[in-house]
Amino acid sequence: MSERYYITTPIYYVNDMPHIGHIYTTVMADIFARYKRLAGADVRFLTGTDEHGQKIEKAARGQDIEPIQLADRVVARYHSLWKTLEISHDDFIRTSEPRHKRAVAEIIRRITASGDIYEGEYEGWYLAADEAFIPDSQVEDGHDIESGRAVERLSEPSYFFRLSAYQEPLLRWYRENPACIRPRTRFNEVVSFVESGLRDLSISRTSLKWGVPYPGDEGHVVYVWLDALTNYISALGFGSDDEALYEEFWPATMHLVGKDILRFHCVYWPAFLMSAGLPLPKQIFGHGWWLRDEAKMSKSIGNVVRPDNLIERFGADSLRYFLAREMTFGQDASFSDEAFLERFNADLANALGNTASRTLSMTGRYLEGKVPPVAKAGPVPAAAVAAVAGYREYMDNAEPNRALEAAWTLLKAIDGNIQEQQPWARAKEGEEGRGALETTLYVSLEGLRITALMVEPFMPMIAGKLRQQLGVDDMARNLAGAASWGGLAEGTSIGTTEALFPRVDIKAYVKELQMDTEAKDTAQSPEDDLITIDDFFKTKLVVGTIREAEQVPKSKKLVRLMVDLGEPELRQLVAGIAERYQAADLVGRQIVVVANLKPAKLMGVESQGMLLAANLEGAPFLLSPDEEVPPGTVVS
RNA sequence: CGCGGGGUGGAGCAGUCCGGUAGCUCGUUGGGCUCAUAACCCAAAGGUCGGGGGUUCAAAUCCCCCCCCCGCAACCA
Repeated sequence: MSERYYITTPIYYVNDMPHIGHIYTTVMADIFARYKRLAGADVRFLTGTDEHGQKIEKAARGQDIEPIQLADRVVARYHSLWKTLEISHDDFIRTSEPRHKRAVAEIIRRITASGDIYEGEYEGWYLAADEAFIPDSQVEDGHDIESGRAVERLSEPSYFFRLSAYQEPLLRWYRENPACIRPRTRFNEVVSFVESGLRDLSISRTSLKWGVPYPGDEGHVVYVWLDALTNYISALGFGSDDEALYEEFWPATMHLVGKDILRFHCVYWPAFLMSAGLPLPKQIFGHGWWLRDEAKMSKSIGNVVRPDNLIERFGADSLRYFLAREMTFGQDASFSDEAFLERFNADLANALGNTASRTLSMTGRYLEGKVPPVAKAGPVPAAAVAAVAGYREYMDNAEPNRALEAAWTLLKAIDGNIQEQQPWARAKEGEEGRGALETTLYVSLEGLRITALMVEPFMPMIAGKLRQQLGVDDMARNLAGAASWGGLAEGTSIGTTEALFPRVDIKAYVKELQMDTEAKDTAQSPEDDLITIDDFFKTKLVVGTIREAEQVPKSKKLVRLMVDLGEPELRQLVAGIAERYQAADLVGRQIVVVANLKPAKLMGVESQGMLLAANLEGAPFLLSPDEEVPPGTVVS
């Protein structure tokens, strides 16, 4: 019986349009799914959307539509994006579907039966934006310290899950299954979190309507995490009349998640499952994040390139390759266009594309486009065996970047062997060089066939093109059989040759981007951008003299200023200029102030206006009259 | 002590969990080749592995202390 492999992505919240983070998780899951299929496993790959909660309810109300309509809209975006990115999911679960609600009801029934649910009253600081109650220590002045957003004091009847009872069982599970959370650092994080103690978890809300009705108490709606996490089994038909898929695929082989939601998957989810008497997932993998280096991007290339541009210009496969190759799986990496273009040229155009191109072109020129007799000489066959072995080992161990490295060693071997054997010189020797010529080209072609197989999970479209060029389009694809040497049969006609990845002239490309940007800029500033003088006078500008200045405690660039605007009272301003100005040097200076600006709080300090400064790449240069004038003098 | 990531040849990174000749890509220099997408092959230069202390026969890797950088958030009013 073949190996069962069930891989999932998180379900994505429909409040958000898809971004690089969603793309990354889903592409990586797809790569593993495709790999496992190629390796002969019985694979199921699930992704989907999380559609409930207060945020959605609010957003929908704001747009004057039903929550489900909002969800439908975003779901459509996901479907088209996944199609573009060649995502091969077997199912797409939406938490608004009846099959999901049924499963949630069933898991709650089981958890209730095991005595882990009790009624209580929940009171706490609730952050609507995150749909979460946050600890008191996180709240200051009615705001969430971390995000600065307002929290509300909520108290409502709620059902509670006895999470505290699962501290020991969870710790035992971690101990006995050290591979259940990866990478290792994340495992340690989770363990120490659980060791520090677990509190019972509120799993229902009465304060919102858009959710799964709580079974047996329609006034409640199931709280987000119990609802969302259950998707992994509801998509398998858990709780329905037909649990065949559930029986076959649960427990999941791998939940792939971003490190930000690791805790929910490693603590809540296993605890829910334990309580419900269901098997636990085999592995939860918390991958890293893509960071963006804006400053760097804009310097050399201009920050116009986005994933969609890259897909449009270079194809989804190139992006998939980049995502898998550039990031050490599990760690963070930065996403930059330079890195993308470099990989595109070096790995794809030069290594993969050019090796295919030279091999196929010689086969066409010297051998009339026919595959020569099977040969197994020189370093290439051994390199292929080693590459495939390394590739499989790394893929099985969730190290896709290394798997690609391993695959690329085969290309290197093919190139080196061609250089060594000089088939073009053999061709000139006529019959005498024929044997060596054929051998070299055979091992190169066969090496490419094997490469195409390894590349397949990462770049399905390109792998298909390469197979077609090699004339093996119809050959069955599986790693075990097809990767063995000699699969490419003598006499096979190679297909049409065409560059797989046309090399990019980076300099020309940069120039093109800059022209695009300029074109956009000029197109955007016709007369309708002009304002009238009345518009201008809405802003009341006056000269002020700084009387006091001090750095706002704990802040990096904020200075608190007391400014004389010729009014009875001094005005308190907060300005982000501390990186260039010492507070003490500011006293006595004259500045230009926007006097009629709505006050705002910055790090808890009220600012009753705004000072003007020239902004040179973020560095402020204060504006002053060139001779002293009385405070309050109008600027016009 | 806000959360998180990091400091390894010119650039970007791997290696750190499980100590043992420091590896990859790009770039640079010299040479080679001409089938191929200015590609490919060979060779070379270039590293006190942020600093200090400790453990050890042996530390980039383990322990302690310190310094610095970046992302998010806070603070662009």
